[in-house]
Amino acid sequence: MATLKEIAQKAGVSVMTVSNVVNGKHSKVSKDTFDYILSLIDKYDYVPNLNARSLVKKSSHTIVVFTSTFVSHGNVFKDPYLSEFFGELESFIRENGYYVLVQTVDALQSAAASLRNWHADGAIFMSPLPAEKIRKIQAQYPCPVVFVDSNDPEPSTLTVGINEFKGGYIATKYLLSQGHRRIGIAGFYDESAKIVQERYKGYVAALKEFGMSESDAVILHTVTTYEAGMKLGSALANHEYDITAVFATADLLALGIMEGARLNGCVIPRDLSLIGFDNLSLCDIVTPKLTSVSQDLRLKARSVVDLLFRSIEGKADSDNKIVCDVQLELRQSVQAVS
Amino acid sequence: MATLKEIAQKAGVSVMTVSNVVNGKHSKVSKDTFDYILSLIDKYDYVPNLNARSLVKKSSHTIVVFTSTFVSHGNVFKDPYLSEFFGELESFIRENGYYVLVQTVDALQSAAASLRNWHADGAIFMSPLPAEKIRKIQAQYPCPVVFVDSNDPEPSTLTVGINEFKGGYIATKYLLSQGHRRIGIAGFYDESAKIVQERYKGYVAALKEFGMSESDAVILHTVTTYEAGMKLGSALANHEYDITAVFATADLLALGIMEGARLNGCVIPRDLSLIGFDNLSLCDIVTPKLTSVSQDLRLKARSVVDLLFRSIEGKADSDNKIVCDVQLELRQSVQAVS
DNA sequence: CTGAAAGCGCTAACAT
DNA sequence: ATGTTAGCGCTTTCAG
Repeated sequence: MATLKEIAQKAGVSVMTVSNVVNGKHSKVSKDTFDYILSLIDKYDYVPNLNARSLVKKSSHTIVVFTSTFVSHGNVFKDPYLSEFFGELESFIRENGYYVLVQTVDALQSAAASLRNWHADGAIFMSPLPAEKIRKIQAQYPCPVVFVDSNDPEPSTLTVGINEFKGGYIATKYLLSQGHRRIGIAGFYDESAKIVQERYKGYVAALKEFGMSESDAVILHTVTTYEAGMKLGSALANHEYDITAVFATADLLALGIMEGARLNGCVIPRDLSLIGFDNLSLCDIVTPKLTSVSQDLRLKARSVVDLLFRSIEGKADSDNKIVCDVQLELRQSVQAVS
Repeated sequence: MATLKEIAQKAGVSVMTVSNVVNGKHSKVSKDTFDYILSLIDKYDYVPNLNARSLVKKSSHTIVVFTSTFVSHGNVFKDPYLSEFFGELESFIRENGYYVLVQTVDALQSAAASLRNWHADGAIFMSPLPAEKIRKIQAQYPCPVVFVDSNDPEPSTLTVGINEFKGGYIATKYLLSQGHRRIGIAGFYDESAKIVQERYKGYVAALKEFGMSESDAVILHTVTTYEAGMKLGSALANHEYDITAVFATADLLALGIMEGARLNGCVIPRDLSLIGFDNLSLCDIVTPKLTSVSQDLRLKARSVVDLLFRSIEGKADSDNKIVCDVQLELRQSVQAVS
């Protein structure tokens, strides 16, 4: 664990010269000494101490990625959507030469503290957060933070989301175009869940386009887990609702519905058509393959990281809110009815 | 961003007193001043600078978790096994009060450098590594490192793995007990892949127990992806191999085989029985549900983190190699034959 | 192009 | 129980 000072002594120069070499400041060091010192660095296997560097620079070249344990209790990385998204984030951040600190948090208090502890250069919140919590975090440590799938009207807040409305709209419209008229929307319907509300609005807009009204909406209120889906699926198979198709606001929920319905003698898509949301790789693996509203996670991650680094580098940017497009991935879980 | 010094000035005491309060050293500070300083810390919202602390302590309270981009090119976190495992690791590490730095690496060079850069207190390699690379890393930075699913005869190397032999054995034995006699083993068969070799040995051991010999082994050599599985599945459906059951060394591979076979008119498990490996949550979602050799990821992660921290805390420990148990999770993809 | 001095925020080791 | 001194490894600033 050689230090700058040690290398300087071996080379018979000052620490500053070595420092300049380490930082590639060719303009400040003659070519000869530069090369010589480089050879010593190699020989004595010098690696800079980032703690020392961060201390003086007041910045650690580190991005903290937070996921909340609120949403899915227990292991957040069991969720394939979050995992895959995180993987994309990690690789883009690394491409930018920054380190990634991961933290699943319960209290947001600890989130802000971590940022300050480490003098993080930026942060990403992977799970939705209400606007007031966003403010709190921003207030406690002023570094660029991107909030994913959150909704904050404040123009300075950096957010990346998807076109939720369109998601609900295209899914419903497709079902309608296949002849379905009694269509349920399944998901967690709660005033705090802006996301689902937008999808619902899209759903209603599509209904209206086909001459129906909001009173034709069938809301299947449920938490968005596989298990809850199974319950709902059996209820559907037992004709507790008068519908022929379901737009589920999460793939896992849709898959649960599929299984629950099937266990009760219902054949998908013959007896019930189904559309999911997220387009997980799972959709291709199950039988029948699940038609789903797809968000391009890679693109979304790219947008997040780009937005973050534009902000870190202080580039003037009016575009603080990014909305990613969605599209319908057609597979086998929807059947036309006459 | 108040500093120790600032708090000390406000309080009219020395920095050391404040430092002692921050570090909870009650024995060194009178109760009155302790409480008073605590109130100031709260009032001025002081948070310690971990870079400074790490610099002097030569340790950053940080564990680096590495995953190699070798195995699955692209996004490692698409792999549900690795993601879920990582999630468990993260939560256990955090419980121990340490920070988690994630890094997917291609060259191991950069891995060792990161550790030294940050004065990491420990590291975990989530993906298998050959013994010589393990040595190299250990040589470059002497902190406790746990290697998962790697095989290093060196007794001082910390490793956590599973009983691969038993995995192959119980899967095969179960198929045999269900009357199958012509059983294939599907996986990536390569001399560097010690893991699969062990599973193969277990497979052969089970065959022998039922009066067969190694010559009865049917090796279906393939990479372990869903797509490769599909190819293999269609080959099987077209009777290119004379077998009634397959033990696949990965769930995703098994699922691919399932789909490939099905597309070619083969009904699972009626025409072909299937056992996977890893027991991903997927196994419960697909139809038919996949029987699989289960490794308890939570237990495995717990073992890794315990081993790591025992080593960090310098507790004498002869038990540097941990082998986790596996068991067969019976579901619906195996049918008895007469 | 090269160097000397000062200090980032913290803690260990000694005073008092 | 509290304070003083010194220094972790690096960079910034200012002089040569």
